[in-house]
Amino acid sequence: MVQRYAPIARWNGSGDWFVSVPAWRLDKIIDRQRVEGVLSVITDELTAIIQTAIANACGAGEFALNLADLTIKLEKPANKQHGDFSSNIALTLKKLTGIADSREIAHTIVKFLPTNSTLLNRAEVAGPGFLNLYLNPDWLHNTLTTIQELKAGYGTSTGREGQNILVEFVSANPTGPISVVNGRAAALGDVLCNLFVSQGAKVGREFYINDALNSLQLEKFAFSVALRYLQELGHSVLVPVSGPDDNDVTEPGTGETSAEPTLEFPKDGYRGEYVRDIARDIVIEIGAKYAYPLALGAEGMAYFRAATLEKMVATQRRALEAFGIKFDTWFYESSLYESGAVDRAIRLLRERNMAYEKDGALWLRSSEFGDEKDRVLVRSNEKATYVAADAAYHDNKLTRGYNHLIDIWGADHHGYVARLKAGVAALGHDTSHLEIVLTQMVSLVRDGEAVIGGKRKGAVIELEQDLIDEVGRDAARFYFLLNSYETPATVDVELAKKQSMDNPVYYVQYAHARLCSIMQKVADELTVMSSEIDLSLLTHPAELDVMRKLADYPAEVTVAADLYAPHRLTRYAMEIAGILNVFYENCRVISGKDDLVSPELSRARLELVSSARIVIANLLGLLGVSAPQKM
RNA sequence: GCGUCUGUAGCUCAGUGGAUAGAGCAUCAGUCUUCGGAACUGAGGGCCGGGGGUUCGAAUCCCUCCAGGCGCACCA
Repeated sequence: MVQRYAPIARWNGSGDWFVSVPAWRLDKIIDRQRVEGVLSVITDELTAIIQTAIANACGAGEFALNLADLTIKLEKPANKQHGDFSSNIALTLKKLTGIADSREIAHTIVKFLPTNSTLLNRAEVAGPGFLNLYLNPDWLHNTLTTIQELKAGYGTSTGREGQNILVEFVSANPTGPISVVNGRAAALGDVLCNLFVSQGAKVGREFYINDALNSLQLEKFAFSVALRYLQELGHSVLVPVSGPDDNDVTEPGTGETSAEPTLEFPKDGYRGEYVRDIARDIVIEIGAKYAYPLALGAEGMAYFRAATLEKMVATQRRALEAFGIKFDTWFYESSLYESGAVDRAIRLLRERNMAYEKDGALWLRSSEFGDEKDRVLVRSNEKATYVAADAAYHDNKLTRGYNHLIDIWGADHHGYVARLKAGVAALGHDTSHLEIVLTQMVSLVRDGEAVIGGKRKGAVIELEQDLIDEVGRDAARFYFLLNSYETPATVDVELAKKQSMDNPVYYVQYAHARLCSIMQKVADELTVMSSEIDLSLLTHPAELDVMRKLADYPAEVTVAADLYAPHRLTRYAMEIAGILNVFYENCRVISGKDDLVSPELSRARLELVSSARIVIANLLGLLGVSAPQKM
């Protein structure tokens, strides 16, 4: 069985449920015509024109083929000298018609193309038999009219109406702050949600908090905080130091009293500076209420456990909000235990004969659902594993009315995909609407050296403090959205800070601000400008380039949503900004004292400026990046 | 070892089987400044990791090898 979690482009066509591309998404890919905006109308019409020409050629006896087999694909040539659109239809007809020379086929099709089309200006045969189609330029002018009509709606679609998607992302353990490493999934998840909404879907953003009582990590974390708390109260702490000699170091207490005895910090304790911050917070709140040894007793630990969790989650939430992300739900794993959902799921799995006892544990028959082997649901110490909790969790998601679930995980969780799906399937759910998106790893580098260790050793590079506070939200988001999530990334925060002014986000924002500036000037000053708009005056190559790019926008958004590829939008953003700068250099909008521009042309260009501004604003909106009027 | 992802310009990376493989940064050379110079123009730089195969056509699909990341628990 082939297991693939790669995106749509890699779909292998086998149709089994390990393929992470559900059927409805595939439909979207094939059915590009549903993209709203001018472009879809154009491609529909061009396709029809070619289809008719081929049908007529058949009627005239030129070709003998079954028209039902015909699929006409249009593409936008990379080189604009190859026309506004091109088709490879003649090349694909080689076999079907039995005609060896595809140029000959292409010429025949051209012969049967209508000569009276208001859309199609001319067609040429090029290369090995490409059909290059050149359109009358007014289709581009219609693009501006459409943008002015739709405004913020330009680039939206109804293609995903009826979909109710839950996207769970980041879900960092509550034992540390949101790290720069989480930034990629955070930006990806947030923008994907924006994209789905733009396509008509309903979307929920969810953060899952791993706070289960039977997990040891929270105990250790709370214990670490308790020790730091006692240190604040005056106790010395013996802290392990990883180094060549591996000696422990005694850190003196920081409080007024120098109390005994010296406390021992566990080797696998959490040593980050943020742990002290939490401890100091707690000292401020409760003072010495849990002085030694109360802090380490049952009641004290229960307090520290709850207080640390609350503070850590609040810190995470604040960091994500600083990044521009607001989650609809913060889902506590513990709630699944409290509500009995985990027990219920385990009982159900037993009843359905999806689980069996062995070696004192309860096992899930996950191998029957494509997993490599069976997995433990309930350990021999009677505690449930996360497999049980996750199955119950995803069952819960489905009961909340979502018809599509997306989990964004790091690639290091790759091995868990099969067992989660097995768990959900064993509960009787159709897993074709459960999709796991795996982002490739983000590794951290500081001044060229790899940062290793992570939370336990305290080497966390924080998303908020170390990146957002330094370079700003816009640059930070754009940075993470520049590349595909499938590419492993290296983040050097020091380098990112040094180069922050080179961030392409400023290039895009600058283009937007410039357009605003022109519009503002027109509004402020008495400029000579026609009241009538004649868009056909826009014929300069730079103007045509801008309009072509604007026409692409709705399809670009849909593709970005379908392929889960926000980086297409950042790339598009840089391209449109570049094209606009060329326009700006070459085409003066406001007529100056020298009368370089006629009032009519001036008015038409203003329409172009206004439309481009709308598209950039819509685009930056999807990316969660601000579109400033001034910089 | 098994699984999976990645390998494209000096660096970071785009590239939905199509035409001469692109962008940003960096480097070098220009523009000279009437609507915002955070700009524009140009140049250099590539056996698309190697080798087979499928196809009219392959960076893209298949096989294989090489290199790197990640995973392979009664941890989450």
